[in-house]
Amino acid sequence: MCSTANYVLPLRRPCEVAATSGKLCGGVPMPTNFPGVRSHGAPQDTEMDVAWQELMAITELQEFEVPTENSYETTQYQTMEPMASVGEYGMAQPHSEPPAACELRTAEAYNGFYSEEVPTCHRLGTSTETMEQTNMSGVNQGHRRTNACLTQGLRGHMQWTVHGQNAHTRSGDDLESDSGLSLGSSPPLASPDNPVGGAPGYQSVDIGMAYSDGEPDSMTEHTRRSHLHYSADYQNHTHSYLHSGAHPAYFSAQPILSQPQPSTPTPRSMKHQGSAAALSDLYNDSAMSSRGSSHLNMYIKPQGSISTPPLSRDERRALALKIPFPMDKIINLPVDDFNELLTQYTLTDAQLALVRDIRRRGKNKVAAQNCRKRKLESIIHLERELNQLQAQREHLAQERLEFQRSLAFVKCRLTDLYTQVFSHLRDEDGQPYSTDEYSLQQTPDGKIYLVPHTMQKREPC
DNA sequence: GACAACTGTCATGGT
DNA sequence: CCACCATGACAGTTG
Repeated sequence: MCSTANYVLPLRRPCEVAATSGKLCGGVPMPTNFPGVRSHGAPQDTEMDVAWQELMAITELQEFEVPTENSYETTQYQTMEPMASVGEYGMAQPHSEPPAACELRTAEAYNGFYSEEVPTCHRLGTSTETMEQTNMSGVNQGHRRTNACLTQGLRGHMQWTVHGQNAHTRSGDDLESDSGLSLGSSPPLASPDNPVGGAPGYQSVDIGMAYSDGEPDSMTEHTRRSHLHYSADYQNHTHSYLHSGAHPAYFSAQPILSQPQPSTPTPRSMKHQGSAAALSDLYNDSAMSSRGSSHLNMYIKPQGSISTPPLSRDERRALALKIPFPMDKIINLPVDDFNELLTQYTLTDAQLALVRDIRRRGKNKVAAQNCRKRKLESIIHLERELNQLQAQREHLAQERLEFQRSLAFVKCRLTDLYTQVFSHLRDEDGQPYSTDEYSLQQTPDGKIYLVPHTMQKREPC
């Protein structure tokens, strides 16, 4: 018996369609682009020029062997040909052929400036300090961060130290175990067996030990003395200009003795304490610890106030090969300017190779620093994202629980209503329908039918 | 002395 | 092809 047509109930309601209200958990964008930190942009030319001028100034001083404050008068720097005037360790530029452009440029750079900071620093050092300094050379491993100004002063007096007592200090490279040689890309460089004498105007100076990391034991006393003489004096005169490149903050760092410049400390630099740390933070990202060398060129003031970063390996190599322009120019100049710079000097193959290696390494160093910063930022970002997603998951789980409770309640209510509706239905004889034989079903148009189980068909709601 | 963090360098691949 | 950049891997330094 089929009576469904007769029992259309007045109950009509639209079929509810669950609204798919979109994503529960939208895709979280992964960090794809972090702004590269290009903190190593080309420093101001003035800084480089200051560095250069400082170098030249000290060179002048050395020529007269009597460092005085007056030695820093600018008039000294207006007489040009810096490369040619450095006496026994003159740089690569031959005396006779400085390019006119270079002359002009350098002369301009020399005009009218020499910071008073330098003489101030020079005054810092006394012969007593220098003596103590020298004696501390073996102790300073416990004081790896030294002071810029102090070192400058000390380097100013290294001259005295070396000349006066043939100092027993050794270049850091002597002690360096890491060869530091550029693998493959550079031709053989200076060594006791292979002196790089190609640079015109050079006195024969044993620079091999300073660069080639040769065996110190093979050093004769003569070469050792020469080396000491060279390494002390030459470093004394050139350290500043070299550092002007490797550490763009170097010159701005000098005044920091009274006015520390803020910098973004790395986690490591944040561990530093005291004034030395504050100063060393200025160098936190670059060349602070040159691989295998950072403790070797250390100069400690007895009272241990301030420190300077040691020469990096490339700086020492540049010193050894007498590269006649600052590190920052080597590294940061655009290609065209860089190549133009190279054409202004007559460089040996070894010098050219070193300069290109320095440029490559310098750029790669900055790139590595940026890469690591990005990596750290990425990690921080991902951790933050992870925390957010975990919070979101907890929230969604809570929401799901509430929905499940709500659904159970609705189901229960629906069952009650179903039973209630069903109980009101009567057949032709006025008898209630058995729930075992019939069930209520709703059609898509909203009509509700009483369907016997025997002919039930599934109607999608 | 072991260890972790940091750093410079090299090799490699991509632009 | 060259210069440059990004990055993994390695090794040295440092605390």
